[in-house]
Amino acid sequence: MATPDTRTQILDAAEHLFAEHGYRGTSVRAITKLAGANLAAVGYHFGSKAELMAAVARRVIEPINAAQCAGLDKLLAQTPDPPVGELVEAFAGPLFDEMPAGDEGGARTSRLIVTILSDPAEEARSWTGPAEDSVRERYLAAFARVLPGLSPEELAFRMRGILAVTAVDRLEVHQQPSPGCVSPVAGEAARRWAITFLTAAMSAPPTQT
Amino acid sequence: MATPDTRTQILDAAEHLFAEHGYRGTSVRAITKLAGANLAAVGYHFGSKAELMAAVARRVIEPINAAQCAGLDKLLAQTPDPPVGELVEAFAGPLFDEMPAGDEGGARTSRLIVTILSDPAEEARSWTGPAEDSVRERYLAAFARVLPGLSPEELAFRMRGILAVTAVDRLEVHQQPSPGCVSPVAGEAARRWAITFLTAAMSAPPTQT
DNA sequence: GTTTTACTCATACGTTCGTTTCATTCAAAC
DNA sequence: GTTTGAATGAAACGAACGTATGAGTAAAAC
Repeated sequence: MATPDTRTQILDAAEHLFAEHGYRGTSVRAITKLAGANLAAVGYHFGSKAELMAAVARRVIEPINAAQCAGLDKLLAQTPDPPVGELVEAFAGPLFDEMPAGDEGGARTSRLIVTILSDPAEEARSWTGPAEDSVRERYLAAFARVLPGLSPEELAFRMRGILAVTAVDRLEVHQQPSPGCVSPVAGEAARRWAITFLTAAMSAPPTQT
Repeated sequence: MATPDTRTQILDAAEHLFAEHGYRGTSVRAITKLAGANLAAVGYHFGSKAELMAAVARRVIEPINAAQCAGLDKLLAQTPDPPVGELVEAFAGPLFDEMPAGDEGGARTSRLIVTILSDPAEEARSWTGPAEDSVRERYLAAFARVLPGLSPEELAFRMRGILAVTAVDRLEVHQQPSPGCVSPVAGEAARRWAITFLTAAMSAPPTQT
């Protein structure tokens, strides 16, 4: 294969390291070393470490957002009230896919997403654009329609719960393996378990007030 | 009130800052400044920043672990097969409590726990002891008993899902408020929503293989 | 009164960080 | 062949970090 250009190699290396060690735990020097590039290349191609992080996030999130959007379009083209399970799958499914399947760590993408979403560093939260908000609002409206009786606040809580559960792999990865603890599992099984888990959770009747 | 000793003030300040900015995002200087203590006091009282983090984690986790353990004891004293919802409440409930109710940020404790569990820094994961493992294994066995037909792997996945959902607040706190997004809610409502959400999720039939 | 102990303080050390600078390379444009 | 502009390279900058040091303080022990 033709060796990709420096910019792409830096993006790849940064994606890998950010997913594993977070924003603050990854130094520009480590990124450029892994990428086989010079230290100054980050400044030249991206401007700063924070802008590099934003570029990494965009590259990962954009296809996922597109898949979520397309999945919702497809569902709504059939019926205005799709089953909850299909809404969950259209929303959460793309968060598990998008992994090249030959990847060394597996589940690198979902790990990176949750790293980004939960990273305590402010720089990791400055990349979201109107596209992300738009998709979330469309799903919010769809869920509100098929889950009547649920208050907007509780629905918002459950939507955040979906994101949190996709973070499950990450919680485990960062824990040292302990006796009696089953090791995390490859992406496909986790994806289907998550959809089972989340479909039941989303379908729960509203909490009594 | 009598001003607490330096050691306690450092613990309080560190708990606050670690919960908000993570391990790497919090400097020893910021901790001692907020605590009104000298920079060297951390080294004197705790040895190092990593040991301070461990002390903070232990102080937060220990009462939670005790509550989880007591809750399970109480349930199992009545019947060997408690309802799933009560198991969920006994396990997840203490993760939401333990907040002094006059706290400025609310939900500081659960945020700290998830910060610790998901912090990419290695130093944040070196404090767990046999007590934590023991409680988790006991709940694992109880859930396995009342959820027959669930493979150990999927059960482990769902247990991790419980932890992840208690992290829900944290995901939101780190996002800038956006239009159409409902703001996070005080601890009590979130706790009850989480139990509704998780009880339904845990009760889901096993994923088809 | 002296010594001991526990603690706090200002300060400095060595390292690592993100970023910048400037010289150099090299293929395309002229 | 010369010029141009994008890209890369080696080196250094100032700042912030965790940690260590040694003097200073005050109350308890003797």
